[in-house]
Amino acid sequence: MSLSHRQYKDAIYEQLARIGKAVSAPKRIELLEILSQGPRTVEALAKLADLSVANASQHLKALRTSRLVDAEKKGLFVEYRLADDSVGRYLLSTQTLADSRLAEIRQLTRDFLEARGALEPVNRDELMRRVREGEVIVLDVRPSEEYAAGHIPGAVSVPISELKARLKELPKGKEIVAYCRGPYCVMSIDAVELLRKRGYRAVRMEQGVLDWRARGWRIEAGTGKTKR
Amino acid sequence: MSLSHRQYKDAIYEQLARIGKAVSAPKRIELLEILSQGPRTVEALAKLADLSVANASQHLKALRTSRLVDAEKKGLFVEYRLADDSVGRYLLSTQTLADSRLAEIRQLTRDFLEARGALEPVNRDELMRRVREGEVIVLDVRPSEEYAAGHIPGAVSVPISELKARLKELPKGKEIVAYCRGPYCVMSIDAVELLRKRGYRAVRMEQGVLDWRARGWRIEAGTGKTKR
DNA sequence: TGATTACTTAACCAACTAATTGAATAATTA
DNA sequence: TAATTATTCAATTAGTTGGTTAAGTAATCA
Repeated sequence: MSLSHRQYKDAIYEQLARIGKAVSAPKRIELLEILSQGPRTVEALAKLADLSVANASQHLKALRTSRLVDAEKKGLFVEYRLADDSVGRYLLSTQTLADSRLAEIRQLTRDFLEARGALEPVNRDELMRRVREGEVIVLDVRPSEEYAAGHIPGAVSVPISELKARLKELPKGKEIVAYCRGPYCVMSIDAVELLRKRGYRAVRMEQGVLDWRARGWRIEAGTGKTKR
Repeated sequence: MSLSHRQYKDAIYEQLARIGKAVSAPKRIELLEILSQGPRTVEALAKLADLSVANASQHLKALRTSRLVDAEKKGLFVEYRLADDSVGRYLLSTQTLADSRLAEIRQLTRDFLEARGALEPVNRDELMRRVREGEVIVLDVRPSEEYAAGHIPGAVSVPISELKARLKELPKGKEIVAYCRGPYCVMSIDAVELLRKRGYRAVRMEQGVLDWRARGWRIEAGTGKTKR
């Protein structure tokens, strides 16, 4: 039995819509973005995305059936991860489209940044160049698991929750560039706010490892400390 | 009143999900793909996507509120078009992701091509290079409106519906490369089938203008015939 | 002016979805 | 072996969606 043109088209578009359905729920996008920073267990994901465990599990199941994530049982835990790099690139292209088409998203970001006096024009490419050239101290303020799963080469890991206590580790003279998960992640905003209050010269880089990797630049993994 | 972190995140992801919701219905993806070939009226879209006019209008309204398409009243007609190039690039990235993650979509295509004996390994990049260099006759078999809205430079427009009657316009010696809307479009498959049966050397190029433009290559517009 | 054409809207229904609650399963530890 | 922990599953509920039919609007034409 061979398919008619219409049946073939319908079948193709139904498959394409599986991707759309997967990213049609806000919480599923949030889960994907967290996973784009590295693998996580269900419990961790539920906590980070502010979901009940059962609910998170169901969303993850949906993401699994649309093949955007993989799950691997590790003892008592189940570790979820993005299925492959193409998923990260897709997330990035969704963000790009949303940024270019939805005035609301730009407005939200502007309002949020303004409310904490963090609005400043930064030349993204120039900032990224300086980060690549090692001209600044690069501060990764994400949770340490995410740092370990992959970070910008040369970056120092100081999770936002520990920043206050570990301030003295940072030299005061040099400029500090803080980054976290990406443009909509607020940890680096908080970090820069704190650093400036304490007299440091600090700016935020809104790109994260997802963007870094998409540009084909090298990502470093591991804690830096020798393991085992 | 300033937003809490959680409220800000929820608001951001809700906005991102608007894009996902827009492309979570197969018919809306089909409409977007048709529009990626050029502007169309509601009636034309309904017909091409096999929808009732009322239903098409409702899907288009959804696409309008998620800002992926624009509508412009032209006398008695309403002309819809993709809001901007970023929408086309997003469609392409969805296809790429679906192709890489969903075995079903690859299987569907393989089955469909196999059923009409059209399976053949073609080196895409090499084929595109030959098309760019003008080493082959390039045949655009889409409806003439789509050709006029934008086509591969040097391509000849012979809509699939007219191909049989206009075969004699094509020289028999040279190799013919037929293309249409993109990888899931079947018009070029039919064209190649017909051409071969009549003794032409013909192959299909699965990329369309969307892909061409995304690579930064030039697109030509107009009918070629002098208007007015 | 009234008819025609192209499109939108309203009302409706069946099907589906997200989130909650509580029970079930499966691996590990005591 | 029993208890604990991490996750999944099943059942329920409120809310949403896609599609149909029929009525409404707006521009054009006779």
